Amino acid sequence: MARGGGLSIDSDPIGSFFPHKPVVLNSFPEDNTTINNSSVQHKWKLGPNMDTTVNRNRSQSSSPNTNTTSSSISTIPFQVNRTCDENRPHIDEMDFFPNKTDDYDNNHMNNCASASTSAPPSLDHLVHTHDHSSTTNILDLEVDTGLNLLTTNTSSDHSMVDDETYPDSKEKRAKSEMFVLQAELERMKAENHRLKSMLDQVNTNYNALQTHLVSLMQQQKEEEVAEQQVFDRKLDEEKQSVNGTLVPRQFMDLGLATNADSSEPSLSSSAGRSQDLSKSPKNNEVASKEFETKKSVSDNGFDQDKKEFVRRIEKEDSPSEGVAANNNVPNPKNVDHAEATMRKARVSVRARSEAPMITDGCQWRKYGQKMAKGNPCPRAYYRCTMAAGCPVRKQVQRCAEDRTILVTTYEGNHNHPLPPAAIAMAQTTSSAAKMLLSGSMSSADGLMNANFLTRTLLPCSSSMATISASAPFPTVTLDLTHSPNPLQLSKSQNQVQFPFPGIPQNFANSPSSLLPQIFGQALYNQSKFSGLQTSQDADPSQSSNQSQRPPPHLADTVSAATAAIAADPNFTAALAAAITSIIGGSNPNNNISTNNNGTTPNNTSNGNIASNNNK
DNA sequence: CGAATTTGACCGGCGC
DNA sequence: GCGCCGGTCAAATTCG
Repeated sequence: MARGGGLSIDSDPIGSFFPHKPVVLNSFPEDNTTINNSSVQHKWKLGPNMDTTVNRNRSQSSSPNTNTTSSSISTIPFQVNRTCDENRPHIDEMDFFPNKTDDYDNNHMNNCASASTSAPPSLDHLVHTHDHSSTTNILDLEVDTGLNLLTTNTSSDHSMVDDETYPDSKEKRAKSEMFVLQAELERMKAENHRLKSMLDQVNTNYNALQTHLVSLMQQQKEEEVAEQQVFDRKLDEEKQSVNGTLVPRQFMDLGLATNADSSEPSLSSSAGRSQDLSKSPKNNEVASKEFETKKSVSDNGFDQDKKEFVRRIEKEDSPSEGVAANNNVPNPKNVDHAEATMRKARVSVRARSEAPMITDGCQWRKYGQKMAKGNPCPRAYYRCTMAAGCPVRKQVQRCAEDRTILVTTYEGNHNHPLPPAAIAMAQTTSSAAKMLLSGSMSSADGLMNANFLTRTLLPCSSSMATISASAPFPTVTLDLTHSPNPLQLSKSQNQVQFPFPGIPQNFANSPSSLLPQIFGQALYNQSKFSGLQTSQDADPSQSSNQSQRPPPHLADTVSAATAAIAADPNFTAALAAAITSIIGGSNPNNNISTNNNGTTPNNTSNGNIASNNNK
């Protein structure tokens, strides 16, 4: 029987079957062409095997709706007497969408054992003869027809029907049953129609959502390209204004913004690609074509689309026409190289603390300690243990000049979900890495980019962070000590200070994981500005709420700061808002206001942070 | 006793 | 090629 659709209620007790039980439709089935039979089959099992589902094992006593006259159609517990026709194959599914209902009338009306109990095959089980004394029901149909028909064969019925004094009684009874069944059939047709309508509605909604999503993605793509163009334009201007010595193009090695972070492979990859695309009209065309292709593909879900899109993009990046060609770097043959270079991008945080290391919300395990050259203080090596295989490392070392300053260097991106308290540093490192891996970096020397970043990232600052282009690894140094001497950190040449007035010198002591968050958000925004994306996008819907209430805990403060920044497209204003949120956050654990002399008490906020975090 | 830390050995990159 | 140096490994040790 080729029919248009049907419902399977195999696994669902009949009593709980639709529509009593809300049917959860997968709004985004993997097969997104339409919500057709195959896609919904998992839920409703629409398909060719659609027949009336009957509960043939159900005992009569278990039927709560026997003789119900309710107008509800929630229960369709067709009581079946198997002995009606033992040879008949059992029908397990109900056909709610019979296309050939005429066949029932024409072909099956006379198929039942009793000639008088003509009914569609789906329903003919519902009728049985009197030969079986196991049940007294002539029609054990637990279907509310809405007609208030009493279909139960009561004793009086039995006496009347079986009364031999009425020769036409059988025929009359059969006719009445036929009417009942026909009425039921009509009702089921209506129900069938209703279900079809519902299915169409869901399908329509799904298609609308799909279209909307595609349009949003396309719009985002266009915005990224436009932003990249603006960024490149500014970059050119910057390039013309810089007369200093050229910095070794170390950033260029990092042009491969591939998915070093396995947690966000698609985004980072597509992000890195977007920049490259923006630099190359040809690639832009490819991207557009790819996107259009992706857009046109409707057989798979969007996640699959995205993955496929990214996969194809990464295939394109492999050839020498990609980043490698632009950067005079040996052709990266595999992702390992990209990951290796990705890991080299570092974020260094300088904070005053007497604690062995700052608390950043992550769990770390020390795996080594070395005496670094030029520093009497040993350098400790930690790796993230929040997830197996997390590539994030960090180094902790005290500053040789000022041993109250703890220098923590982060490297890599987390590949696991992070607690709120850890998002700060994670976002810092991730954003910094992305920024350093930005394709825009590859188009200019590091100094120029650093200058540009100085102006674009923190236009209101004066001594907060450093971007080092000459270090063994591209490093963004965030100075939370607020050193008044902008040259203090410039041990290596070609470093550019990111000043940041107004931050108390011991500010880092208090929310030591907070400023990195701000800076990380800055980098993150910068990355977005340069066409990059990050998977750690803050939720604007949450941001508004969080930024409005005073942060009772550091994590909330972090969230508020993140939210404030993320919610505000104007980064400068957002940064100011975030700072205000932190400083004016009235965090009882915040000792900024009580200790502003730059010294670090033994029980600094690091301890407080530690108590708030997982240490 | 399991987990975390310590610490010497080892490895690879880089400069000479 | 050699040595230096940064980084990592892994066995030993310590800790809870």
